Amino acid sequence: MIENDIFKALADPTRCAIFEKLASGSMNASALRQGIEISQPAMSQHLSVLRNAKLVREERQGRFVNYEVDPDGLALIAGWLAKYRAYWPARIDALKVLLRDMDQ
Amino acid sequence: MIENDIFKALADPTRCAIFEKLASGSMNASALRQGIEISQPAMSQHLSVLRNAKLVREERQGRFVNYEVDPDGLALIAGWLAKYRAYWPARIDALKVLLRDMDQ
DNA sequence: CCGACACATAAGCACACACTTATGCGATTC
DNA sequence: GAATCGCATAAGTGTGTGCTTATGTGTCGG
Repeated sequence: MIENDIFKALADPTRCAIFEKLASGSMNASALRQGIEISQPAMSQHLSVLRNAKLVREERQGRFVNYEVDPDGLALIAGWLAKYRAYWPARIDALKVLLRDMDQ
Repeated sequence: MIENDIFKALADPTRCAIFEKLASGSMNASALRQGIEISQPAMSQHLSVLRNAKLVREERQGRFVNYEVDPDGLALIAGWLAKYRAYWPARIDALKVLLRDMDQ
């Protein structure tokens, strides 16, 4: 059950922060450590978890490993969310506005 | 950070199953146990976690407590997801269609 | 080649979490 | 009003998780 791996991956605040940082632009593991107080092995382990959850994917470049957001994970979350669209409230107007912005 | 509570709540497969079952119709805690192999205290604790995450809300009815999906939690997930719309793949068109349907 | 570098992996440890059994509490029934 | 029911809470226990230090692997520069 991959969706569970996704939620488990995002359940950790540090991993959430890593993902958010990565969403602002792909970068390598060392660059990701900037601004986040974390050791190199810890970062490597977190990235491994995010990778298994398909939230992040790697791209080897020499001795560097460039990480970027993997759309697959986001798509899985969207798919999960869509299952419960019957319960989406009017308050989701914010999301609708965002989607409208996206359209143009 | 409430979003973290949401992801943490959904990180557990049992809670995921409870939420899914609840999405098919609101019911009380005892009814929720049917089909899920779980003790009464465990169910109570899981519901507490889901409640704190705003994924579920309760409605006291005499000595029964009726549980139902809380749209707030879903809205928060949708809001989180919307932040990363730049990475949504074309595959998420389905989501946009759903939102458009919701409009009318 | 040989050192430095970027990153992954191994092993150990402290803590969080999901479960258990036992008990408490309010509402209902008789 | 005593027993029962629906549910919550307390306390204890085993397992998972995130961190650490130490080490391994592959790549680059001199």
